[in-house]
Amino acid sequence: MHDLKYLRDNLDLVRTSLERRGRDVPWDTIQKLSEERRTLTTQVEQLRHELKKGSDDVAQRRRAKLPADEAIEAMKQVGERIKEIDGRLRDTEETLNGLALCIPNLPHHTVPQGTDSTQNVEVRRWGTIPSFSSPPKPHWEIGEALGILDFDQAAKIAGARFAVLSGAGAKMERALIDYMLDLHTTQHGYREILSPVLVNRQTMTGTGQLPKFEEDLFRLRDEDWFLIPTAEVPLTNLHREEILSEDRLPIRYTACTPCFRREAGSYGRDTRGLIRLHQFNKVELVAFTTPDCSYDELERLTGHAESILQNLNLPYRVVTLCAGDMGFSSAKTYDLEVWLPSQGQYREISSCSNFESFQARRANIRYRVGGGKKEAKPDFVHTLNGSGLAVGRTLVAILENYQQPDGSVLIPEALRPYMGGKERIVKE
RNA sequence: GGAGAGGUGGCCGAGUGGCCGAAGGCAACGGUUUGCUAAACCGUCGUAGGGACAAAAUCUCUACCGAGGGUUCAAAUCCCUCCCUCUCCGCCA
Repeated sequence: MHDLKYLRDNLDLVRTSLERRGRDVPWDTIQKLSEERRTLTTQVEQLRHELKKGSDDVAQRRRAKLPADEAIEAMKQVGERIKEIDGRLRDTEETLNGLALCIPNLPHHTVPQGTDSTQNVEVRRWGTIPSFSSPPKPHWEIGEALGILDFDQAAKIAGARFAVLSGAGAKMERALIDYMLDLHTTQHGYREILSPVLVNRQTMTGTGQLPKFEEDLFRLRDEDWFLIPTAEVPLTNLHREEILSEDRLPIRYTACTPCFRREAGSYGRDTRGLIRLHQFNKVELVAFTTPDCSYDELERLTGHAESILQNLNLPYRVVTLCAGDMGFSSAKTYDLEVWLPSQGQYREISSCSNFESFQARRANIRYRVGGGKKEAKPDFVHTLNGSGLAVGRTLVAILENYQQPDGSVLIPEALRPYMGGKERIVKE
């Protein structure tokens, strides 16, 4: 959500900024509606003023035992006019609001130009790509051979794009979750949260999933509840409609939740394995900061996500998404891409974004500038989030990068304490 | 699911049709007093959207008493719907 006043005053800048994202925005309609709203508002307020005065007059006359019929009659008519103009005002606002909610965030000036993922810019690489004597196997083959992954069973009980993990597979998923949460809470200063994974419409609007992307979400049939596509949604909305005191900032939360995605429009992509599922676990990092710190925080948060990959010794690279490839709400996004030997390429495992005040406006999350001083005015916080990490894809990366010629998989050292000291997964 | 009680400013809490953006208290902030701390006293003390002013200070208008409708010249107050919280009963992990 943008500040409509800001849009109006900086129309050219905004327009060129959004062109970088390749999105069409109905500027003329918006401009026309804003003007309409303004005139209608003024009119309604003037009439209300009149009504108020008139009503006071009636009250005074009553007290003085004077007749008031004339004033009452006049006010009746004012009331009618208010009703009529207010109705038009409401329609205007509703339309305008709907349009405004569908305008994406403006890309930060450091975001590279581009229309799709081929124009993302690599920032750095880390780790050594492992070499294999024979062609590395995809994780689903490894997992099925070890008896720890079963997609047939998943299809039977749920459908396509689900997975069943068992034995050491299930255990490793849980170990990864514990390991990630422990690291973020003890080393990186995040507070662990366990939240609902069903949320209401307002919450989904706060972070930007609604109204534009409803078809990506699972929704309950009998209640207006949605399954979260990421913990970003509940975590960011924890402070919806709040004014935080500045000394509480930055606030950092982490949570592991299941994430649910319709994956509409991704037919035929990543149909095998754990890469793209309707349900997966993800450890999420969310931060609330003052506007002047948010880009430092983005670097820090990205680093926190990277540290997991480093500790697990998984090779990865960091890319800056170009303007055309960024998510709707983001002002700047780094993707972390882990090396997948079977595909011979880097694949997204984390996405770290600064939303600046975009979500904060939608969700009305503010902070009090300058503590409790009289001149202190509330201002919107900046919100950020990043995966730290997508657990299923981490499991994929481990299976593939740590696979052995005999079909077993070594367990990364950092994870062994979480797996009862075990060093290797062998066929069960 | 059944029965009942509630939702008022940062918090507590008064207010059952007009003079209520809302008493009183607490907290917070500024000040006076004080050797220091405390106390006492005085003052300030919500958010948002318009307008006036070149702009700031300031002034002014409008909206907001859980949300949305309705009645009325006039609604925190009356009516309806919904949401949420609490208590009791039932059911349940």
